[in-house]
Formats: sequence, C-alpha cells, structure tokens
Amino acid sequence: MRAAAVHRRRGPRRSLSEDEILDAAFALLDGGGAGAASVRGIAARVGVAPNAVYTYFPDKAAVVAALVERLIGEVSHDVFADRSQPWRLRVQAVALELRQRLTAHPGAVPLMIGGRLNGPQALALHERLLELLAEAGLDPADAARTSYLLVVYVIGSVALAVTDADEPGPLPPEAERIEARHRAFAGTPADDFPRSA
Amino acid sequence: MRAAAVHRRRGPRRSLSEDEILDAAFALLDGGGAGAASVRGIAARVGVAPNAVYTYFPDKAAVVAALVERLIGEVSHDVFADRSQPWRLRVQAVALELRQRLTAHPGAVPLMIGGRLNGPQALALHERLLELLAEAGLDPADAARTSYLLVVYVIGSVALAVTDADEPGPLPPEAERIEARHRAFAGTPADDFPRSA
DNA sequence: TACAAATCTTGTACGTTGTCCAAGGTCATG
DNA sequence: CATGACCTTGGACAACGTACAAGATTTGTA
Repeated sequence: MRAAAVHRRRGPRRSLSEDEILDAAFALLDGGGAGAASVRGIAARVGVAPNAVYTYFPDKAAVVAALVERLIGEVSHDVFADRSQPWRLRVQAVALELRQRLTAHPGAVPLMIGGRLNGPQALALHERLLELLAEAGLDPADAARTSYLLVVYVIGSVALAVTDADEPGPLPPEAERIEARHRAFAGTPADDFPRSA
Repeated sequence: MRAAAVHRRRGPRRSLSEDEILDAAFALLDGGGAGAASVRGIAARVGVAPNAVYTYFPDKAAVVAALVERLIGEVSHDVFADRSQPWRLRVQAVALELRQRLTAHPGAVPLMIGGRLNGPQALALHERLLELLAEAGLDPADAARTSYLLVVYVIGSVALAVTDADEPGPLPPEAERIEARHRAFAGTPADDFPRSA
C-alpha cells in the first residue's frame, strides 16, 4: 500500500537474482557433489566476486536453506488434493515424488541433513501430509509419527544411496534403484497399517 | 607365524595409539559438535603436532570411519543371541541400543552420514540383523528391506534430532525424546507386519 | 540540476580447515 | 658403532567462509 512499491530501491541495481545464485549452486551440486557448492564456486559461476553473494544471502547456511526450500517446493501439491484417489495411493505418490526430487539433485541431500527443515515449503508439505493422514482416520499423534517416519525414511534412504555412490554425478538409475522404489511402494503404507489396527 | 611378532618395529616408539586419538575425537565431538572434531583439534588434545595424526590414519575420512566403527562396535551382540526372547523384542532391543549409542555421541551422527557403513563392525551388525529377521520367517529379500528400513530410520531419526538441537552438547533427554523412543517401539516391528501378511 | 543518501560490487585480508614435504630425532638391527 | 627404518615436527599450500573499507552507481530530494 506504500508508494515504495513503484519507487525502486536506491543504489545501483543488483546484477543478479537469488534464483540465479541458486541455479548456479544446483549446477555445481549436480556436477561436483555436495562439496562443490562453495560460496567461491557459486560466485565464480555467476561471474561476481565471492563477497557479492553476501548481498543476497546473509550466510552460506541461508543459501543451502533456500536451496532446500526450492527443492521441497518443487514437490507438486496436486496429489494431495486429488480426493478421487485412495489416501494410501496419494501418500505413496507424495513419497515417490519427494524421492524423485531428491534423487534428481543428489548433492543437495547431504546439505538438507545439516539444516533443519523449517522453511515455509517444508512446513507446507508437512502440513499437507498431516491433513492427508488425518483424513485417513489417524489421530493427530499417530499422523505426526507416521509423517515423521515417512520423511525420515525417504530422506535417509536417499542420503545413504548418495553416500554409497562415490561419483558426484547423478545417481545411477539401475536395478538397485528400482528396487528402492519398490521398497518405498511397499514400505510406505505399511507403517500405519497395524497402527490403525 | 613370522619372527616379526617378537621383533618390534624399527624406529622410535609411537607416542600414541589409535584409540587415544579416537578418544580425543570423541571428547571434542561431545563437547563441541561435529565441527569440533578437526585434525588440528584432535592433535592439540593429545599433545602432538597436527601432522602426527597422519601417522596413525591416512586421512581424516579414515579417522571418522574408525570413529563410526567404534560406535557401532559398542552395540552389544548379546541381544541377538538371547533366543529365549521373541524375535520382535530382540529387534526392538537392538534398535533401541543402537539409538542409545548414537544419542550418546550426537556429534558423531552427522559424520556417519557422510561415510558409507562398510566397516567390519557395521557389516557384522547388519549380518546379525539379517540372521535374526530370517529366523523370524522373513525371506532374504524382505529381511534386507526391513533391516535397511530399520537402520535408515534409526540413523535418520537421530540425525534429525541432532540438527534440531543447535547446542553442541548432549541431546536433551526430555519428553520429546521419550516420545521418539515410543515411536521406535511402535514403528519398528510394524513394517514387516503386512509384508508377511 | 546538483547534492546526498542508500545500495551494490570489489579488493584485501584474517582465521580455519585438510594435507603435503623436507628436516631432524629415535630406536632396533647388522 | 653405524645403518636403515620409523616417528614427529615446522613450515607451507590451497581452499574455505566471512568481515571491512573503499569505489561505483542509482535514486530521492532540495
């Protein structure tokens, strides 16, 4: 409602955007593993001095937090709303999509372990999951446990898969990986089965 | 069988042992979090130059690998052998003990995520777990899945708990933590329930 | 239109990290 | 006693995250 909306900020225009920095970080992450996403590397990739990054993010932790947030934000929320599907299929779909997003950027997985998942996107996804599980008939406590187990398993599983693959490149989508998918298929809805029983 | 057993190695005696280095590393880990276990810090704590560490371990990765090995090796194997107990209780006991060992040294948990669990102690524990699950009637594939899920969940859960606690000190054994124990109790044997059904 | 204030980028620098290399000291063996 | 193997050390290097003081650039105001 302020006139500040039209008035641009004083000082020179920024030569980059936060998204460009995150893009560079993702590129480095995918090409060289988790260790390649250094502040200096990111700055070099976007063509600025290392310190320029600190104009956009106060800290390196903030950069990785934004990275994680963008990754989680890519998880489509359409599956949540599709009430024509049984809830178990929806939970499976969410878990699989999250897994897919993580395996798409393996280097980011070690980063999201060091930081807490407190961002808006992470909370939104958690909230949606809780809604979905509550809708399935679980009381809040069990829903919290189940979603926690789900997230821990998906993240942990991908994390272990990442550390097992020493090459920094993309994860090999070999048969081992397919087997992991099957595990997600079978393991995911299994947890709350006897809990409701 | 060689005479080299009596002959001591040439050169001056080592002023330390690998265990002393690991002790120092654990002390730093417990007191200052995962980041405090630097090579220089370890060396300073045992009273040698930073480079002396490389006489005992070729790499820092080897140090953390040995650290993780010792942690896993502390998990008692007695519970495995106690066949008077039902298998589910034994699995629970193992999971709880592993969890206890990890929470006893929270700083070590982030370290064990970066490295693969390939050491002898880790493999032995895995082997024992597989035996136990096979004895419970699971075919090898399901046993592998279940033990994988179990390990992933325990480690991932503690890892998330560690990152949520920003203070480097020991984890607060508050009610939240007790709730996590309950989760392990209820979640662990639940996974293979519908798998056998 | 000129000045002032706010903002971005950069150069430089500090402290810390893991790790290598050459030197010197110490011990068992010939 | 001397030789050869082994340990430790001092010093150094590259890379990391990050702080500080400039210079440059754009905007709001007089």
